[in-house]
Amino acid sequence: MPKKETENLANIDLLSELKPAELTKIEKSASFKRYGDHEQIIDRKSDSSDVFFIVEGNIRVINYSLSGREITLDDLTDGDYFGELAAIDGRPRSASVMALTDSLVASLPKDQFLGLLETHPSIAMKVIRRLTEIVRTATDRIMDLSTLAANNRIHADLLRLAKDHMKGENEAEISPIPIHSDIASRASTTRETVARVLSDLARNGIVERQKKTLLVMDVGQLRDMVEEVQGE
Amino acid sequence: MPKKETENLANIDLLSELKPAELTKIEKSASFKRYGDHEQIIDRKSDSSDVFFIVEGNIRVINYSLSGREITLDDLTDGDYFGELAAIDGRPRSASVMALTDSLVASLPKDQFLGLLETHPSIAMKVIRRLTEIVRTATDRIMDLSTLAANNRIHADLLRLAKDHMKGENEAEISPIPIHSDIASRASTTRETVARVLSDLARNGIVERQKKTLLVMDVGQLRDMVEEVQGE
DNA sequence: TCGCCCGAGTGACCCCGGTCACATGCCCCG
DNA sequence: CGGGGCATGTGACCGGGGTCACTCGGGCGA
Repeated sequence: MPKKETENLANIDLLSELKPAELTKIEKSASFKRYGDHEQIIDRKSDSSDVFFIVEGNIRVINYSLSGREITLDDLTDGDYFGELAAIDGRPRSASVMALTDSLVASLPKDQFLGLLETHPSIAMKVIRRLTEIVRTATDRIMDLSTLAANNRIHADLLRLAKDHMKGENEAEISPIPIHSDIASRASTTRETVARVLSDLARNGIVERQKKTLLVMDVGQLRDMVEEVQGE
Repeated sequence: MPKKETENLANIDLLSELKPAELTKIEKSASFKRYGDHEQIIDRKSDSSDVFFIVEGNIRVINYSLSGREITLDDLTDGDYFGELAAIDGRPRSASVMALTDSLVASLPKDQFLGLLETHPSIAMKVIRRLTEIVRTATDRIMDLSTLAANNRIHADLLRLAKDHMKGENEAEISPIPIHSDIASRASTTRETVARVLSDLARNGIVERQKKTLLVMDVGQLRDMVEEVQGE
């Protein structure tokens, strides 16, 4: 079976309502490329301006401080796209992007992308909604960073994870356990602090560490902890 | 001269390319309202969904932590608009908005706004560009909050102010001096810390306090201070 | 004009959490 | 099966900056 088989954009949400003929045209002007584990796809400040579609794989949007601290901005998967910002405003890349797993990614030149926006109002509207969502999560994050202490940010992050893995009324089963430095990178704190907070939570019976999964025994109390300390 | 005189949307950037007839139609479905000093225009979490156009005045987008801490997200003036997020995705308001000065504001019902986006691709494109800009400043802010210490965030904020008020190669004249608590609210720190940082800068001859203006004597060094401590 | 109140400046205190430094555990690969 | 390397757990240290508590100064309203 030729590799070509997978090189199509049928599963990209943004493009889902294109007619088959239009889609093939886009596929022809896109270039498909595989990226390996932790391979860089976009370098911040570079002046490329293509838009990327994730055909397959997991991708992370990150930024580094000068000190090397790594800040995770977003995680994306199959069907998502990224790189719109530079394509839209022509400025340098706002963040770096790297593959988390082996990934197949298609890049579309800026002009093709802008053309799509012009000719297909529904696509433009989808982009608007996507940007809106990004703005909302970004301002939430700004609020968290401005008003929550480091350990509460970890609580908040765990709470978010728990909500995506609910199991019953008040329990969640997070699996696989994300590695501490990943949590730290999302919550803008350190690996050590994450470990300490998790130990604390375990001591208080709020979470339970298992081999491969993290059991959250009392999601409600976790929620309380986030709001409580935010309040004082 | 009837008050009506000022009640038009001719100076709103977003609507600038509407034909006169279209514009009047929009004006008819909009409701104009004056807001006084510090009066609230949008309440966070409320479920209104109108879009607002600033005909005249200055507006601030803020959020409060439970503890009452005030976080400034953005400042807007004549010709700008706000409130798109809720109109676009139908979710509750993401932030509060208040008038900074006496302001005249027009509100347009969500459906009218969405209609404009559908029928006028160029307006949709403007919204896309505006959202893109918001995303960029938001991620910058996230980076600042994640990687800079409080006093460096103040340096960064001053630097931004200075850049808007350059006077010669390496000097800036910021006038009027913003009140300390405003700077604090933008940099997510406290009034006291702002005062201390300014005293420090004055002591080192980098800024000079005058009656109504703040002289930045050495913009270059200010820039260095932002990057330097970020690096270690 | 006088007083009041808001903004500014500063000292003292002290706690959170970043940093450094290890120890332990685990898995995979040679 | 043994060793290297990554992930984790935790103690000790200490410095930045938030908080509290004042004082001072200047502009505005009665």
